[in-house]
Amino acid sequence: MDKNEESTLGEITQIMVFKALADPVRLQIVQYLKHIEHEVACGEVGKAINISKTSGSYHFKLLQSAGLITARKEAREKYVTLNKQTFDQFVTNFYENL
Amino acid sequence: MDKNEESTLGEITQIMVFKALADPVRLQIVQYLKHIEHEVACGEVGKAINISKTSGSYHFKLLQSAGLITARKEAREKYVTLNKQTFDQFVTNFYENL
DNA sequence: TAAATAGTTCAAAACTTGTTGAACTATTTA
DNA sequence: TAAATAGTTCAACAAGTTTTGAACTATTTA
Repeated sequence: MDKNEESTLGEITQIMVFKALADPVRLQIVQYLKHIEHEVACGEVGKAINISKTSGSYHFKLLQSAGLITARKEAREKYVTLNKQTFDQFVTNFYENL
Repeated sequence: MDKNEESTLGEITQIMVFKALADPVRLQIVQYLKHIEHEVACGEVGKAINISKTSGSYHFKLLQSAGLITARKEAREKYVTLNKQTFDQFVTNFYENL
């Protein structure tokens, strides 16, 4: 496996990124992660924004496949952070790259 | 009515903007409008990207209510342009404003 | 070893979004 | 005035998304 892989294997498209951001729950997750600025367990985020673990699992998976977060599993917990690179490439520079 | 109104009355939210951009047809429209860089009639865009007029009407309306395009009706035709301000505010600066 | 905790998966249900054609309005051209 | 053109609206349908609870795996703690 390549040394330069991201934790998301599989292609990231512009549509996947905008779809991932086009939901209130996922926007709250992203906001929470930006303000906390270090790794957090999914469960902690879920509690903070008050969603069920099933729903959390669904939303984190979607954010991950859009490349917006990276995840690291340590024992029982899954720690997530924002992947700024994807925001830069697909959001911040969207208009100019159009 | 206010002099500073945009052709979109009604509030623009972050979610509306991302939803509007999370669709392949609308992304093509936006791309077309960016490259052409002057007003174009909806019908011309529709022909260029090969969609029915009903579908075009639906997508232009959605882009308009998200504030991503502004429209001017002249006689039979509706001329549209990108509204760069909305891109700046809700897309380009999304991450830093988070 | 049993119970608790973190997260995933699954199928069903509820909801939202996009496409279609037909009927419509308004404007232009023959 | 009739036909053509540009666009809108509507209802029906198809397709896609989100939420839910129950059952599951894996790890930790008592």
